[in-house]
Amino acid sequence: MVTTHSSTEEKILEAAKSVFHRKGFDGTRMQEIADEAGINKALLHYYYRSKENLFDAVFKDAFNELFKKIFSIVGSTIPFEEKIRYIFSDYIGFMQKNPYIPSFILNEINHNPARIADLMKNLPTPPSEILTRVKKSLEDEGLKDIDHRQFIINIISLSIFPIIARPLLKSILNLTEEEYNEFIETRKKELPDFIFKAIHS
Amino acid sequence: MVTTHSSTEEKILEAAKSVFHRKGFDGTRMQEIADEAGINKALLHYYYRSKENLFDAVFKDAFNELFKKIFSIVGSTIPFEEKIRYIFSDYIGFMQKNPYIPSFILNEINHNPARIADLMKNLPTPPSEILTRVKKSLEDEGLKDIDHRQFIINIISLSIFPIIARPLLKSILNLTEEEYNEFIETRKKELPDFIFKAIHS
DNA sequence: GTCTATATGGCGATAGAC
DNA sequence: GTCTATCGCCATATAGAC
Repeated sequence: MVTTHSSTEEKILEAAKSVFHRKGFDGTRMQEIADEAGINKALLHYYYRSKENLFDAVFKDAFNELFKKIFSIVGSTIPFEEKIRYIFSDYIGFMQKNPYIPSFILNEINHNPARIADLMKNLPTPPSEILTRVKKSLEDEGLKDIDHRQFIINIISLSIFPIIARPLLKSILNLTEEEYNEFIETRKKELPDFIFKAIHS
Repeated sequence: MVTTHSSTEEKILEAAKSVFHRKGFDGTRMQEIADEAGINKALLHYYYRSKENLFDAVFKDAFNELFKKIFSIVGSTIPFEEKIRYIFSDYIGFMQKNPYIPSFILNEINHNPARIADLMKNLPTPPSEILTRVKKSLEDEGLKDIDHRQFIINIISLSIFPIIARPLLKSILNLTEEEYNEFIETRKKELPDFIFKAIHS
């Protein structure tokens, strides 16, 4: 599936990801993508008809990546507590490797909310199924009084926010780049226990 | 302090806030600001020399608003538990009234992290003082093993994320506008207890 | 497929009348 | 202070040679 020889089309898509993720649709220049791909601006339009087309490819890819990850974890059959630990370590780990994707997605959706409907259709697992699965997990754990929706949003909030607010939080907490990385590593380990204590009466 | 007769300059600033908050620097057109202010494009340049100048005024104002709020709560002398409850209800309440500000701030900082240093200088209370104050509060509560930085980030994450990810979460949870508002109201009430249970062993 | 050159439109900014 | 008209630039997109 993975080819080392990257065709021109692949080079363009990789360059487009790099620039769009960091600068968003409005902040991106086709020239910058061409430069990063090491090709000419006109070639972008040869492979992808327009900037919007190229952006759509990048956006859908990022959205699917972000959700494939969380869906595959939630959908697995490992025990509840283990699953929670796995979500934090694995999901935060993914975002550490792709730090621009979360804010890129949120931003572009906020700038154009109508886009969501289309994205939701192409997901491998519909969100509604994830929701009912989490609801059932909580019930099986004897946590019937926990609202599964609030529970999910709490986990996602605690995971994503420190990634998307990194520069601001780094400055507020007065941490270096390495110290902030360590701060995130600590979260991965401690957040599961934080959650368990919060939901077990 | 508040004048009902709004001068042209005030009208421009209000219009600029409205557009910049929603569309960010790159997505904003001076023409749109002029239209929303009900004046001519040339007048924008008469009062504010450039788009960057106008943006700076809007950005600094939003940043200060967002932090004035949280600092005034943390700095008050009310009891610990009450303070936590107050933060969630008041801070989330502020963001409900100004839903675009959080993502606007985060976004623009991510697009230009160098901007932070300048902003930090003009804050009424330096973040370091807030940090030590929270640290002391936790110690006074007999919660010495809680890292005050993780504690703060948890509270901020749980508050802000559902605001900035509103359109996405609304879609995932399959909620109407009103239902999502109710969802946020529920958070305001339940998050304090969630936190208390999590930190009290 | 890949390039250079150019068309086309839009945007920030200014000039100058009133 | 406020307007109309316009300049100058830059970005997307296309034409056309190789």
